[in-house]
Amino acid sequence: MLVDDHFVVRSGLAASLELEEDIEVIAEAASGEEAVFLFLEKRPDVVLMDLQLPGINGIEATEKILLQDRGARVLIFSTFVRDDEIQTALEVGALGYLQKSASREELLSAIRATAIGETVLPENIAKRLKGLQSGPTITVREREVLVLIAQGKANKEIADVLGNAEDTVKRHISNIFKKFGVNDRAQATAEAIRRGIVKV
Amino acid sequence: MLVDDHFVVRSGLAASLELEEDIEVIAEAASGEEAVFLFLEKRPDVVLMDLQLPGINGIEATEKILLQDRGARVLIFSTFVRDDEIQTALEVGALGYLQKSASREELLSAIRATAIGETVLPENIAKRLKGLQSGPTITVREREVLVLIAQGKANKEIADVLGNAEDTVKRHISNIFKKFGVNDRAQATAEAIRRGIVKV
DNA sequence: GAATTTCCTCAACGAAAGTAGCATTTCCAA
DNA sequence: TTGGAAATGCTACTTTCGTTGAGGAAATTC
Repeated sequence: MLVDDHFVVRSGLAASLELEEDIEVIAEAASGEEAVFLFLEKRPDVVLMDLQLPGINGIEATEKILLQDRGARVLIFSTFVRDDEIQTALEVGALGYLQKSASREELLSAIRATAIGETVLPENIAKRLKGLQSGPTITVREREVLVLIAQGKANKEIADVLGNAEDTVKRHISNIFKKFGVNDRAQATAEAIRRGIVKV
Repeated sequence: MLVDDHFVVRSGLAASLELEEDIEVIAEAASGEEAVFLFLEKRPDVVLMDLQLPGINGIEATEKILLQDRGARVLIFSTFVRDDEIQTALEVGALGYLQKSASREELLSAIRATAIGETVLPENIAKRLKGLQSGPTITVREREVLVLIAQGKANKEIADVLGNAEDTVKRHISNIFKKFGVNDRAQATAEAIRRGIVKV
């Protein structure tokens, strides 16, 4: 879902994104209020949110959306990069922050990353936050394994999907368990849903 | 959490419920608005909701609460028993409906049932709805097993908690899998969360 | 540029998980 | 009273999990 008050920006983005096989624009909002409403209506996988909006701004809209759905994945798409703005965006629960000067490729990869629950941030900010991380981080591979686990896939099946040996998958799973502090795949599934890594 | 606009009713109920070991009243609201606010604040396991309230009524309050948390467990506690009222209450997502003329024991068991996600309804209504059930129903025992599975308990542990043989637990689990149409405990956990049987 | 850390990879082994057949008991509804 | 659903438990068996030791590639740090 695109949120931007400028029609040209929205339609340009939409056209550009629709070229991608794996991306579909299912809603466009021109204001914060409309964004919240349309989010509840359409439940998009990713919200690309501008910050300068008429009425309630992008931060407030993000906050409202997150209140409705803790698992919502909002990528802030802002003109300027201001540290305090990023700070606030992350505090209210946005997953990532991208400036509008980003290249098409950067935008695409940011959207794809956000879709699977990864955080996307400018280099300098990401580095600064790295030290403050609370607890161990789940790697990309582990994330992939997790969603397959929640789908009831067996280790062998997961291995086939990922093109690995079954034992490799087991290793990933063991690591996930340690990071989550859980005993088995059932509990890991619950935890993954809790953390928003797997959508309900 | 208790929601009722009459102070005497609230304090009477609270005192009565506090006598129970396993029940604690952590919030009381005198209006629908207050109910929604306090729910978000305290996240009670069960909301005991009167329907006649100043401002927004109990149905609307229930609806708003459910919008914020799909897993919220609301037990309507109404003076009258009107079919259309029950209908509406269930439509907005209330788990159960109990009339105020219910005995203390009925109230207690209704609260405990609601707490584990079971529906509580007047006999005649329950019967009428039974035919409309979509798909197989999870039994009480299976529900208990499910929450333990989601907590990462092994079959042996679950057996100990329930006071059964491990094989019995396995039997229950196999039945759950069939009813859910899933392969393993991880997928069953995801499904249980989806259905609101297990809280996130 | 050496040392360290992170991520991914794989194999072997013991412990659970999951299935199936069979049987008993209780309770509720037709 | 009879049929059915729910819960219980046993035996027996196959499959899958999950742990652990070990190694390699790449990025970071010092």
